[in-house]
Amino acid sequence: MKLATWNVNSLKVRLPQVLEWLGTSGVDVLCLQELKMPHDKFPLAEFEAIGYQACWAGQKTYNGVAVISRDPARSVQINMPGFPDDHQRLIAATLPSPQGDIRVVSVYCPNGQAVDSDKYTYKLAWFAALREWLLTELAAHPRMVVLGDYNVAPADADVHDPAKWEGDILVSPSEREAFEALLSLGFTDAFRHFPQEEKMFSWWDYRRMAFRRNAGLRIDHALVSSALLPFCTACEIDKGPRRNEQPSDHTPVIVTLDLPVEKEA
DNA sequence: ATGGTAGTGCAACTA
Repeated sequence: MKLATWNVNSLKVRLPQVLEWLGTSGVDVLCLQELKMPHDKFPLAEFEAIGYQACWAGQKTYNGVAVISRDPARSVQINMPGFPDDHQRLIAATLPSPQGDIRVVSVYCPNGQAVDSDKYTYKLAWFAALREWLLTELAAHPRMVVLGDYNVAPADADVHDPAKWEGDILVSPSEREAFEALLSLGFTDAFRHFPQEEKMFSWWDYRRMAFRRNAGLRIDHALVSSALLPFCTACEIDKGPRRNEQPSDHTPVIVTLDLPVEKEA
């Protein structure tokens, strides 16, 4: 079972790339962020035409998240109860697997803009709420994967030029602590669970030829709960879509769970 | 220190 996350930066613009990538990558579940479209403009028919279902939370211009899956999602929840938010940044869904249900969450964590801004305060509050919500969600659904754009590069190894970025938004100590606080619930950053090449990133600024220079950050992550970790066999970044014409500034991260069908006694 | 690009939606905001 392959699950992926991709901040598409407008699903309207990126839809052909997403449909093509679903066909070539063979992922079973795809979490999307930054749909940037009103809820009623979501292209459900296009996904259904290639054998996928979808649940989503859209809004005009900004944010927006979705879970695309071969199987229909159940118990869909949008945003976090107890944390009123104008932004559509989280959607959770229960999906079947050969070994029982899995709880999948697509998150678009706030960017924060700058460390001294109101948006930074909102970002840290959002992460604190996410931790509290995941604590209870994990108790109800131990088999959980939280995929998305966290807008945090967890360590200097996830930054192309750590000295230049030191203390900046996306790498500041408080943001990294907020990310680590999620891991402390029992999640593992799947990418770091396996040996990886150096300088592997998931986002490159559109400006200053950042992708050509590999001047990127790793801010898109798949967090796997301890109950599922034994079945996690791979996590990779697919740089292919970032090379497309008119690409998103993010590229997909794929996590593989090896869940063989349990034989009957 | 600033600006560089992309998307939405048509000015200015977000990233």
